[in-house]
Amino acid sequence: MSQNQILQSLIAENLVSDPSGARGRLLTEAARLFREKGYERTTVRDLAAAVGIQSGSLFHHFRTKEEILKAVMVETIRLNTALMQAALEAADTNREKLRGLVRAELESINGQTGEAMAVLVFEWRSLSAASQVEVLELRDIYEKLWLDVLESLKREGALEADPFVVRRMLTGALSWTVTWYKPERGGLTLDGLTDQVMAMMAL
Amino acid sequence: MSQNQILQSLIAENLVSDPSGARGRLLTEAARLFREKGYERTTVRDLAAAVGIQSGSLFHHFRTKEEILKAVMVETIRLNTALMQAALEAADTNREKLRGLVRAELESINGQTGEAMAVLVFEWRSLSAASQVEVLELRDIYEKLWLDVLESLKREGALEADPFVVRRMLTGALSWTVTWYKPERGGLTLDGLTDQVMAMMAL
DNA sequence: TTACAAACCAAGCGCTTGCTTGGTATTGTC
DNA sequence: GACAATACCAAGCAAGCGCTTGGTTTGTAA
Repeated sequence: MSQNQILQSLIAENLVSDPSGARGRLLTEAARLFREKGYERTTVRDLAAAVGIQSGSLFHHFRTKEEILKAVMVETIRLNTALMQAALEAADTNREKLRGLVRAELESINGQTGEAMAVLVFEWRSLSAASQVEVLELRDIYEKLWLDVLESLKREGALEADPFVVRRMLTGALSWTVTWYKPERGGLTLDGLTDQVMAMMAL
Repeated sequence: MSQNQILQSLIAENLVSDPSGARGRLLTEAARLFREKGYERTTVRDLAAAVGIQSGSLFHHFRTKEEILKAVMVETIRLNTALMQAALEAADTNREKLRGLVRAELESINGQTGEAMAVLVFEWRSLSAASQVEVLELRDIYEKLWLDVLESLKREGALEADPFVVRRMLTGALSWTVTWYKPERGGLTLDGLTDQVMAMMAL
């Protein structure tokens, strides 16, 4: 399944919003603005202006500003979980599975969904405690995909360090690429970057 | 030189504020609050209350709220540069030097200066463009310490990946530990964590 | 055409924000 | 003990914030 096919099936199941619809367009713009200026510095007037409506009209679609942030995060995790599962299915060996996950996560972080992914990392604290719990449950499913592969690699002897620690390190390292990786300059492609990550781990 | 001796000499040179003085106490509390609630959610009234003065009185010490954020960041980088230099001097081989840097940065991130380090990572966007330029200059000095060691390791053949990319990955991985590493539970010490990082890189 | 809900606008309320102001203690210096 | 300089307080201003309100337009289906 291609990336686009996965997105389409999630839209069909009503798990993520269609980016061409009103709600989806707002969420896309919200992710862009939250990423660019941060959640707190982005006003409901900014959000409304970005989609061409009045600020008050936002509250017809979402009850609060925070609900918008939560929706961005929830839909992002749902999409990414599906993308990672597809990456796993396309690989045979555990080493290839890890490479697939790394490559897919790098693509999520630095591709079209990059803004939403950055929001997930950097605006976490702006979520209310209640919403954090909800989003954490989704994230656990996502993390399990990684841990299973890393644990298999450890059992094979290909990995020396603790799988749990390695996943945490990879989370940080891969997320951080959003602050410096620019494909257009430097000539480093996403595949090249993936190679570097694997080389760094001597895998 | 011990950590404390380094701090003392920086205070003597007026490069960082004495934590027991009025200014230093404010910066410590500011780092704590910025880390806990984020820069935007922290009000000048919060900051003032934390050191037991009126909100207006803050502006006797700092011209703007942002100047407080900048001061936290500048002093943190100055201290850390000194700490890294000390770590390098204490090591002989390049492998040991890298281990020293990793260990020192983990200590900065997860020790007493951890709050300020987290602010440096997560509140970057709240700095005005002008202040960002100033802080970036200091950071370049700091980053050069790392790159020199990584480049030597590459020349030795101990490292396969690109030094520049590896440093960026390490920045992300080590910074991220602040979100999950809790020395009290899990039984993983800072030295143990350092070992894990080195093991992950097969070094 | 009618009926009705969903989508939106124009206006603004109540509150919080960073910062200013004018004045009063406190401290250090000769 | 005189005199600044420094550190602080009490009060509040102007602007911006999230969100509400009452009413109008648009889309849909019988």
